[in-house]
Amino acid sequence: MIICIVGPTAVGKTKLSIELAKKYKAIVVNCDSTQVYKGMNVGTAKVTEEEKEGIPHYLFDIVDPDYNYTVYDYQQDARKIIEENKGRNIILVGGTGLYLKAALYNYEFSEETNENQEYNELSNEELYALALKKDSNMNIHQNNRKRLIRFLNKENIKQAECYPIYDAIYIGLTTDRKTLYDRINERADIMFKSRLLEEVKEFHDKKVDSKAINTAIGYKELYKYFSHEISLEEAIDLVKKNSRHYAKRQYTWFKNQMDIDWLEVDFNNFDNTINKAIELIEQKTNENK
RNA sequence: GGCUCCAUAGCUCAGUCGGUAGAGCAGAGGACUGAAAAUCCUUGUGUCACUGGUUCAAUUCCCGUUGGAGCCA
Repeated sequence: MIICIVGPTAVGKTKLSIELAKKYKAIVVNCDSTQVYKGMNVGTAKVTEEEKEGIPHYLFDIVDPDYNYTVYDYQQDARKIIEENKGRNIILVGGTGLYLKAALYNYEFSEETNENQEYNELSNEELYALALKKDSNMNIHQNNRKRLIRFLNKENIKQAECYPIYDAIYIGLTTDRKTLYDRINERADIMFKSRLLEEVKEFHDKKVDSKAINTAIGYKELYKYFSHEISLEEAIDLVKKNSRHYAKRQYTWFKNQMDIDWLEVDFNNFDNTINKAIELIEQKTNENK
């Protein structure tokens, strides 16, 4: 049985994953694009050793922060673990929708060629025209250079219809927007009071400059602070704001890209949330019999 | 006490030589097949502080009131 726990950041996914893993004697597999990196702990709200309670965790801390891990790597790694643990209960937990879908749906990536062009000399309009020439059904927006360039560098693959290749139960944790945003802001404050500054400063001192550092919330903002581009207060506000925006995008993905059963989280009594999740799992497994 | 300036969207501010207004941010919605905590798209009606006056018409001009900032005593 595969159980996926998804939802926006700061909603309690990690906590639920541990409780369900205990109940179902399951292994936990990370599905968060930043938690694969070693040493990025406080800022990514990574599960701690104590919190793991001895439960086997996979795909956490598997690469250094200067390695460019991609969705392709994740698809390979996650599927390998799923295959190696057939017959066991597996809990996939994380907020990176694309990674989850790439692992469990029929997403196909071809081997990467190293001859990627950057098209720096082309304007957005010219890039767009070129992409349309390649495929008139292409529906990437003209301003989305990153996507257009990727599309142009990609070998022609006919996009197959999208469907899941593994049976899985998708549980989405949710709460009202106000509560979520309050939790996000509070959690950011807690991170800053904890070891976040030390953690990021260490990377900054070592001059680590990588995709992970430049995109992860908490790290990219503090890099600006350590380079004296913004004040600490501005960095804190930016971390909160970027986290809120991120949570919003996560909702958009999970609501529209996947078929999720949503559970309203009871923060005052988390046991209620655990029990509702168990109920849902029992109901789903009975349906499949 | 006298004088000057300010008061417009949740916030910071434009603007209307008088015909009831618009940017950025915040917020909301959306896209997503190799950077995904990324990248990109869509979305702006608000007693234009309050009272009165002039006017066909006032958020805009004038008197006063309130609140804020400053200058002179």
